[in-house]
Amino acid sequence: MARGSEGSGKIPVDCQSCPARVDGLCEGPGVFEVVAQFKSGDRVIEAGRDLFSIGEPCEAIYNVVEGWLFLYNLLEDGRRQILYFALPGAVLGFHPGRGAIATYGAQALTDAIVCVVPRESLDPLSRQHPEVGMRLVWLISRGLSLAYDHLTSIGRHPARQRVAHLLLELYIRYRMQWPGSRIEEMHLPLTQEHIGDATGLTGVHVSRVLRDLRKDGIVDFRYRRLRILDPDKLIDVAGTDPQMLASWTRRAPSEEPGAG
Amino acid sequence: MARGSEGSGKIPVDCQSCPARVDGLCEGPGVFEVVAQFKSGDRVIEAGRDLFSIGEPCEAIYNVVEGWLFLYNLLEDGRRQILYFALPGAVLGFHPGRGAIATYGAQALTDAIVCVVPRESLDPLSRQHPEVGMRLVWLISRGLSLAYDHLTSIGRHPARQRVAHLLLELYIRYRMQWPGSRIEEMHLPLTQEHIGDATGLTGVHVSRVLRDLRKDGIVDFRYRRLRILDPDKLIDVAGTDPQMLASWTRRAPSEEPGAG
DNA sequence: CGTTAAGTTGATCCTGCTCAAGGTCGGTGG
DNA sequence: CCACCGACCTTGAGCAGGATCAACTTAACG
Repeated sequence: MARGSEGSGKIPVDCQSCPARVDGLCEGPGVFEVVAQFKSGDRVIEAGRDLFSIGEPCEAIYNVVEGWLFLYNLLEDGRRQILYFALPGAVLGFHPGRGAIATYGAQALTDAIVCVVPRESLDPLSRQHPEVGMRLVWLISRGLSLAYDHLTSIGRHPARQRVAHLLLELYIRYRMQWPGSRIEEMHLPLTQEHIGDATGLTGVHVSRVLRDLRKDGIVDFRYRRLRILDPDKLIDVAGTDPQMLASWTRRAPSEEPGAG
Repeated sequence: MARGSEGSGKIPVDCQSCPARVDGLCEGPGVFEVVAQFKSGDRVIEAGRDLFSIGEPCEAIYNVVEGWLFLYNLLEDGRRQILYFALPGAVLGFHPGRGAIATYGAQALTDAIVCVVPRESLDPLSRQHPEVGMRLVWLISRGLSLAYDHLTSIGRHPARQRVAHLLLELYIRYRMQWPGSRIEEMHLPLTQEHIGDATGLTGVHVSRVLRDLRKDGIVDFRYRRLRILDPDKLIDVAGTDPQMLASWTRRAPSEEPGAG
């Protein structure tokens, strides 16, 4: 609640108007003004639509301003693997290679707004403002750490732990956007199918796992609302290394002049 | 064979001396000279040793010059998840956050040499040579794509497909280092345990899968040698999207002056 | 030739998948 | 206000892909 990020709420229509947001490409001291010169505009995507699809050439990178999106892969048989849930501040669309083709898609979970920076602008942008280049490096490598973390979860943990891990991560990443808030309840715009696709499980099994987690008084996810009933138990079940947990909440280093 | 990358071979002791290598941070037109000014030296790691370990503060990034390494996570119970196999040209150690702690480790599979660039050098380096910053962005986002690909493999594919996928990927990434070569046999310095840890399987099950793949005339991995018996069938079994396959072999865009 | 790390094979078990039949909620039109 | 519909969730029964445990073989190395 608190900040009008619920699906229906009135969404601000430019990067600038999110004072509480600390993270992302457009944020930080002086960076917004810089990126504003190079972005080609903002784009609104309605819930359920693709920002970009698998197989498309990717001509821009995107900075999420408002709303939730997810990156996904499709299998031949139609099944899906969700790779990443993007919250405001995330940078998407950096596919390796000039004139490259997207090997994964990005779909909006809620109505969303992204700031669009054309690929051609990246070279001049980074040339004129090297600190933005390093910020990009930082953001992408945070995404990489997160991906490695999921890899470990999916590769080696049983279902209960995977689901707990995902919910904990999303809760923390969400809460981190609004520093100081301590709410233990949030709007989480996912179906159980999404959770299954992200954790490598079926929706049916996710249903059973969520029932058990609720019964055990750990988390209650229903009607797109996530309620953390027992944070300590949740951290315990998720089996999350506290170090990793800390790294989720770590901010981009604000750039100092000279070498800090 | 061909190029002395076998475990024992005489390994060149500086970035410079790998003429055939096209990829990586130190390579490319003019980039080597630039990075040379900022690197603190080269480091030799013997097979089985960690380049960096989980929990260590990370004070440098590394560019693999020679040898194989892998990134890994450890679980409480001692099990392991392998996150990435690093070949020459890979950039490792970019953990998000200033003064950050490594959330995963890096271990050498063979004797290896890495080029060390201290973290403090990164800001001045990217400031004076923005094209290096963008090259870093490119390298890391390629790692991210690869991680997403593994996520899909582990999350949604059965054992046979996962193993085939990994072997195919390593074969292609290896061969891509030596453009023009068409060998269908390579030294692959892994145990079946490594393969299991990378694919989220047990070593025992990997043994069975490899037996079947051999029986079916697809690949033969034994005694740390990988022989591709039927490339087409392998691609088929791996279920690899040809697009993704192409992106493994895509090179870093060489930087043009101005906006290309 | 003894020792050790790595791979093989079989028997058994269990986690999570599949298939299928309801149930709940929210929206829409009569 | 109610009937209907579609998306989502729930629950059960049966199945299967891989895990586990354990014994044994093979290769590599001194």
